[in-house]
Amino acid sequence: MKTRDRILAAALELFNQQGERKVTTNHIAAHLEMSPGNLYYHFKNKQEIIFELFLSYELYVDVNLQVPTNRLLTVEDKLNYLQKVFQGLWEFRFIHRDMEHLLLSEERLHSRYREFFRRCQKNTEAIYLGLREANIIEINDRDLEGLALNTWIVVTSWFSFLQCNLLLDPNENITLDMLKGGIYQVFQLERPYLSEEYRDQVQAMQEAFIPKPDWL
Amino acid sequence: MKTRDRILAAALELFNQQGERKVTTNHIAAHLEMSPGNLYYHFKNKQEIIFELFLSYELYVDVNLQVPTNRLLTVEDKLNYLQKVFQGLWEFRFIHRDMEHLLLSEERLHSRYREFFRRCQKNTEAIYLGLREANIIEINDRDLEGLALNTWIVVTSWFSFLQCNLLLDPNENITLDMLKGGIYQVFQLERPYLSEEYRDQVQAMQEAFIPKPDWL
DNA sequence: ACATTATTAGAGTGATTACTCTAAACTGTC
DNA sequence: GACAGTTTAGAGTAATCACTCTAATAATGT
Repeated sequence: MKTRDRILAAALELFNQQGERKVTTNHIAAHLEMSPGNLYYHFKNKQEIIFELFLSYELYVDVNLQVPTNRLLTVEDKLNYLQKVFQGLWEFRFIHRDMEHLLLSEERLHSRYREFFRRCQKNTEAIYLGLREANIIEINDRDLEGLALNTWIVVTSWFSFLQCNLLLDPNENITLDMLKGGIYQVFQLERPYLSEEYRDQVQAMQEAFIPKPDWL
Repeated sequence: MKTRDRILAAALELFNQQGERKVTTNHIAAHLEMSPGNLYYHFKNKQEIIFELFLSYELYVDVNLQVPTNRLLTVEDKLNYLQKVFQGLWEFRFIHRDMEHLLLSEERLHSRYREFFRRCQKNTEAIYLGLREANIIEINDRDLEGLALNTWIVVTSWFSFLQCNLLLDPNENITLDMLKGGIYQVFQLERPYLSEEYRDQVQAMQEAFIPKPDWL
């Protein structure tokens, strides 16, 4: 692997583990047994590393929120979207953990993030529209917008929520399983809008993500 | 006003304006035209200032989430709770803006915050139970828990959401009006559970907080 | 008036951290 | 093997910031 990519991979790993703010550039270099000078030969500054990692995340999400145009959506699609989104959330979990700080340090990232958010909203709304088309949910246009926004908020805040309210020992870490508990909460948002005929089927899906009692 | 209280007031003001992390202890002292030594005479460290401010916030919320025991809840109560909560959110907006960072720096605050969260959940559930009792909402026990949790997430993340997705210019600031847009989103969470007879009345309430189109 | 305690000033310090600079080592080409 | 371009090492720096230390000043009680 090229040095540049090794830096990105190491940065992502350390950011995810410890949070971006606790990981210094020297820390990343040391982890790769490389000099800081070398790191700065490949990247102008720390923000550029973050920016590139964000681009990967953005790409992942954009790809996985596409709505098929040639067929109706199914309840399996719905679950699949959630699984993919939470997988991305996990692989780039440093991002939403301290978003404001990341955005403050670079205007380029900030404007890009805003557009990303809007695109996500559009895609989420398109998915809910697709589910309505397929008679899986019954919802009017304005509720649909509100639902999409609440979905965004719950999804992007779920990691921080766990971090602040769940961990007892600061050395403890969030696991992928804990993170996926958020899927239950998103199901919860949508549930009231399910049409009669799909209610039981979707509810059964939700059960798989029911939070363990020792969490909360 | 006593020096100690002046420090707390200035810290709160600056923290709210600029975020806790951007406000240094020297900054607070300078704002009060006072020496850092003086500030540290009154407070052991920065965390102690934060801790005391958190106690005020905690007290405010605890007081304002009480459920009356001598009467049924009304839809006006429901609105009132939201108004109070968002008022508190505004007055101590630095807190949920960077919670993880605050919690990391002091174990005492972390454990206190976890208890605060649990208490808030209990109170929120009690309020929803009260609304169910008064036949304002129709909801089963498990949905009620899920709803209370989503309410917490939306309320506590709303400021960060605005900060990251709404502001175009980094010098721009969130206003109280923008913050209160979050009330609309909480109404949105509860709406599907409203019983027939209250639906229109509550919907009319929600309209007052409809987000301006130029925000989103 | 004097002693004691509480409060304040303000220079300074040590730790942290993003980033720079120069020189060395490697790589490929003729 | 000489030369040019690319990559790497690693010491060093400037800025930031929470916090300390000493000494001066104000407040209070007797």
